[in-house]
Amino acid sequence: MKPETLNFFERVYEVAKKIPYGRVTSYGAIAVYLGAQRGARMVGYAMNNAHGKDVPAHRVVNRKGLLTGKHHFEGTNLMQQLLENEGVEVVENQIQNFDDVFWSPSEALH
DNA sequence: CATTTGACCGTCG
DNA sequence: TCGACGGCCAAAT
Repeated sequence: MKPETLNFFERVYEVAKKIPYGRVTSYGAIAVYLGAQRGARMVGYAMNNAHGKDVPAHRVVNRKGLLTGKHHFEGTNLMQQLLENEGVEVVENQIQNFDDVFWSPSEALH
């Protein structure tokens, strides 16, 4: 791994790790917190590298609350199972009561 | 060094 | 209200 990656990826990991239990956030929210409002895709890209780390990527979804990245997990419904295990209601890869379980890093971490 | 891709988001039709 | 297109930034090939 290149140490240069620590700049952007590390930031995403730090925020993702700070996501409270039973809460989820969106790529865009993290991107905004990092100052890259237009770089939401980079957050997702960073998550791809988050494999093997203690980053709860299953708590990170798109702004629609849709589990777009479930395909990147080991199983097909692993991501959904993890969320449901934390008390998050998920139906058809869609998080229910998304605004209720939504966790904004900008508000929580300022 | 240039091109493609990517776990997205916002706007326009 | 829903579907399609472009934009943005960075890493990989």
